[in-house]
Amino acid sequence: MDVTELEGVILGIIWSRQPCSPYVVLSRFQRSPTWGWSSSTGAIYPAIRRLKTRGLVDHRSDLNGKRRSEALSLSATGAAVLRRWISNLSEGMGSAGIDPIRTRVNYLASLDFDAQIEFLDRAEEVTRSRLELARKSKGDPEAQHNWTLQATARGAVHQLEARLKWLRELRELVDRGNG
Amino acid sequence: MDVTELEGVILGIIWSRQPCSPYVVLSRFQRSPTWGWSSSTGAIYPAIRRLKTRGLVDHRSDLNGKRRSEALSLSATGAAVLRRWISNLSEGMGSAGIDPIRTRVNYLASLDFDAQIEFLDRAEEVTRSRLELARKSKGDPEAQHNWTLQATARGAVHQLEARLKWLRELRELVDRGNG
DNA sequence: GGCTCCATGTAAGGAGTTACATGATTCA
DNA sequence: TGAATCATGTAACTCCTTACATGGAGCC
Repeated sequence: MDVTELEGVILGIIWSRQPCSPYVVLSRFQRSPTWGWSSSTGAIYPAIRRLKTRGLVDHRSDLNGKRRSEALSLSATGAAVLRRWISNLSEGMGSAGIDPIRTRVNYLASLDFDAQIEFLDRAEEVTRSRLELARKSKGDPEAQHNWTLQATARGAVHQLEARLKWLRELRELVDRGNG
Repeated sequence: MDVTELEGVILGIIWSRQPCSPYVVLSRFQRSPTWGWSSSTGAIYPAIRRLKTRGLVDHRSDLNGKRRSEALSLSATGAAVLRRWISNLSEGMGSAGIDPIRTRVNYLASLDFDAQIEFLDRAEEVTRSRLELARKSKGDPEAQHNWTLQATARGAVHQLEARLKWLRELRELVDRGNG
């Protein structure tokens, strides 16, 4: 019983908020401060359906007034699969993840000097702006065990600070090399 | 004329190694030290075909002996699209990227104390191991403008060092909280 | 009454994964 | 001679993206 990264995260979200609706899961993705997660209904709802079909997620319908809603929770199997998904770290996951800015720096030399400087300025600006947001993040106040979400937010802050430091070094290098 | 992240990277690789074969592009992905890039022939070859169809990549067949091979290079349009792909940084790219370890830490509290410690140990171990590799990385010796590839490798080192620092803080937090 | 958010989806098309397929070259 | 690497793909399947569709609830 293996799950994809997306399914693993969905199990995690349900675990931290259960009982909760599919919409709550969707919102967590849409408000995620991390770049790269799919946040489309066309990805989340089918994934939840798969997890229900496989018996990892229990659901009962929950009517508040006329508005239909569904209450999701982890089954015992689902909780076990979540724990295994977390614990099974592969070697490759030790690597640095995809960073769209770092990716672009690979080919920065294809730009002329002015465009290189412009790129680095913009990269610093968007990173600083997201860093401020990340520093204010309190995780998900409605989640149980919020300390892990806060710890994760601090991890993002560390990553963004590292990127900022690196961008400044790079800026100096480019200035010296071409200026 | 927009390209996906994968197509953008392919344009970049071709730019840095042109003229080069599709196999060289494929190899760059397979040897990428970054977690999350697709490295399958079923992704790369069709992507290259799309770029050829759109006129971003020129190709001429190149026979060394009996082995057929194709020599790819960027067209003028392709080079312009590469530059635009690099320069068009969206706001969201300022955010921290997906990190499978950080993702899992979100739900670390679903493990019991021993498993949490085990997770953190393993996370440190795989990160340290990849950090050593990243420190040795010299980019792609056969590429033109290798300084950007080296700069990128330093960026990965920064990111991994930040993760290691964060994991150690987290380890202390878990030890104090539960121990 | 209209706007925004809550809440749940589906459909078409595009992209990626896994596995399979083929054949040449090089080195032990 | 066999294994590894070079070199190029295809096919079936799954998954994701984009766009569309539908309604209730609360508020100004």
